[in-house]
Amino acid sequence: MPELPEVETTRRGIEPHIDQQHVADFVVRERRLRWPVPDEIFNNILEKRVNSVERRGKYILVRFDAGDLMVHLGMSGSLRVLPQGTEPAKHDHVDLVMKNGLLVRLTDPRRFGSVLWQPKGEMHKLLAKLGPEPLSDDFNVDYLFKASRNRSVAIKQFIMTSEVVVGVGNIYANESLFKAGIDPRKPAGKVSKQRYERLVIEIKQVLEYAITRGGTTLRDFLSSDGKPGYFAQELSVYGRGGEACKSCGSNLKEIRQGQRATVFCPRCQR
DNA sequence: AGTCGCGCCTGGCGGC
DNA sequence: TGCCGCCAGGCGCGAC
Repeated sequence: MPELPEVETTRRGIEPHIDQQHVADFVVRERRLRWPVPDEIFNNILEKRVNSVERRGKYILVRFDAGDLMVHLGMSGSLRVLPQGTEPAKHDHVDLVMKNGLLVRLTDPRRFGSVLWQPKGEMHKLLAKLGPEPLSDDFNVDYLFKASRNRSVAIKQFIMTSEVVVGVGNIYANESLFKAGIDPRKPAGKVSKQRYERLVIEIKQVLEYAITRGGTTLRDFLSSDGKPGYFAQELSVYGRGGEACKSCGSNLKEIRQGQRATVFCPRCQR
């Protein structure tokens, strides 16, 4: 499940292989992803140069003069850089073929991912309402505290809302709330400013750390399986329901919030 | 406006 | 060993 660190690791992995390179072909074997892959992409990128490879939230943006190719990895998507001519396997839905003999291949068994097009000068609907980048200065305690006032929704669901802040998925929401010592069920509007200060710091730290760990797989990005992995043994709570809290030894509690697993320490998180 | 629940999809797993 | 049913979850969307 790619979260922001995995997406950023992926972006860094493909960037050196396609930046400033020209597109030779765009192959869509399966257009039924989260949304149909739009036809307009082909004419807008064929023979054109990649100007930059950027990221907004969990979208990777491959930028051209005419607009941006938007790639979202959904739940099970991954991008790999492969030599041109590599036979596609099951679930290899889209190839961006470059003139340098390499291709970027989207593999996505569950097809929750998407490949979209944002024309130059237009903001795609799916990017229009996104909140600040968690690692930017725009994401700070004043912003988050203000945004949380009068909100009854649980703090965990609040920080997972993309209009509030992008890129905080289930794993890192669980982890950062544990590190900040906040009960994930607490209404967002009732969390003090002091606690938000701590939470902002922990969110940034946990994401930054995960990016540095993901970076260790970058060396082998070309023709490796390219999947930035989690270091499960480094997670404090996620996937550890019923096990002992690494801080106090209490039994970690597992509940469901909005159809997602929440794991927390009833003693450390108040 | 805010909140809630649905559904998209397939691999993997537990149970029998 | 095989089959069945369930679960995982990012996230937009419709309903209230």
